[in-house]
Amino acid sequence: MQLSNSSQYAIRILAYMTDKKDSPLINATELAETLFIPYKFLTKIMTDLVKVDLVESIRGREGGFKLKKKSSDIMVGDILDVFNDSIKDEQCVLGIGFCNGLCKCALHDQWMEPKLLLQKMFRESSLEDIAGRGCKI
Amino acid sequence: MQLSNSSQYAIRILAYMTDKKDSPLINATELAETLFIPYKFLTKIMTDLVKVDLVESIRGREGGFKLKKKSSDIMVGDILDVFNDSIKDEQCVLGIGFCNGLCKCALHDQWMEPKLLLQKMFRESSLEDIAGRGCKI
DNA sequence: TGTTAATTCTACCTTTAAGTAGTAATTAAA
DNA sequence: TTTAATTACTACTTAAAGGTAGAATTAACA
Ligand code: SF4
Ligand code: SF4
Repeated sequence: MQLSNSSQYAIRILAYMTDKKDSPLINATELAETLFIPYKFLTKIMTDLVKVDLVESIRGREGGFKLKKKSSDIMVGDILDVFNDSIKDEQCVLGIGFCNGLCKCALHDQWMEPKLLLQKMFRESSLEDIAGRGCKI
Repeated sequence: MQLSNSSQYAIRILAYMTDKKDSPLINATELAETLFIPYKFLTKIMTDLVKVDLVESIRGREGGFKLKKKSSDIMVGDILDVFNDSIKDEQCVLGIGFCNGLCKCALHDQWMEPKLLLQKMFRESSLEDIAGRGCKI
């Protein structure tokens, strides 16, 4: 019951980039060192984020990364989608699948409530919302 | 954001055993075949459940398994604990850990709500509650 | 135009979860 | 007392996540 490392890293990376959106470009070394993420793993994640157009990359000397959209337009859910970590409507806590609308266990309705809250939280929280505030996340 | 296979299997196994609590003993072959769980993996899980005293095992010919407590006294949370799959109080969705009570991100308060609901659901739902009802889970 | 600092690509290594195989131990029935 | 049916144990294999290494590519700048 937790997000994957990749998702967690990606959220922290993008939140950090939101904080520093004044600086035109941020490079991988800075991100890795500041956020304590293994450099090589970080670059892999960055490449993923570039591919889905959340981040823009400038290669070569003086290159680096920057957000491709306004931070208020990037939702946490968008990030989770990249790493297949978001909560699907049909997804069950118990992960079973032998059941349907007519035939459901007693946890079904109880699960709906936290599930909807989580989906809403991921869908409606933007980077702008979670970034900065003087705290290092 | 999902329970491990072991937890999911264990829940289904114990729910099935609750349904059949009239029959004195249920053996591994029946469980594996009925619930479509790989036999060898199932026996490993059963051994875990026996070790934590949720299930009692009778070895030898005509042996099998039975619940060691009343099904209304076995909570889903007890099962998740066995496989380290329950939600700790301090556990964060983002899994970060650079933050504390004074310094928290905007998701923090939103996460509290579904977290408490999930914890409550796992803590207060017994096998009795989720089992049977004519459905095969 | 060559050097250098940066991202990107390809391939590999490590760790953990998931699943399998074979055998020993146990016990009731034949 | 043998045999068959059962769980328990030890060790291995496979698949997926997490992480690493090194070379290729790109572009500023001297
Ligand atoms: S009925 Fe129960 S097992 Fe089925 S999807 Fe709903 S919560 Fe999951
Ligand atoms: S402040 Fe944010 S990152 Fe920290 S524990 Fe709370 S939800 Fe997680």
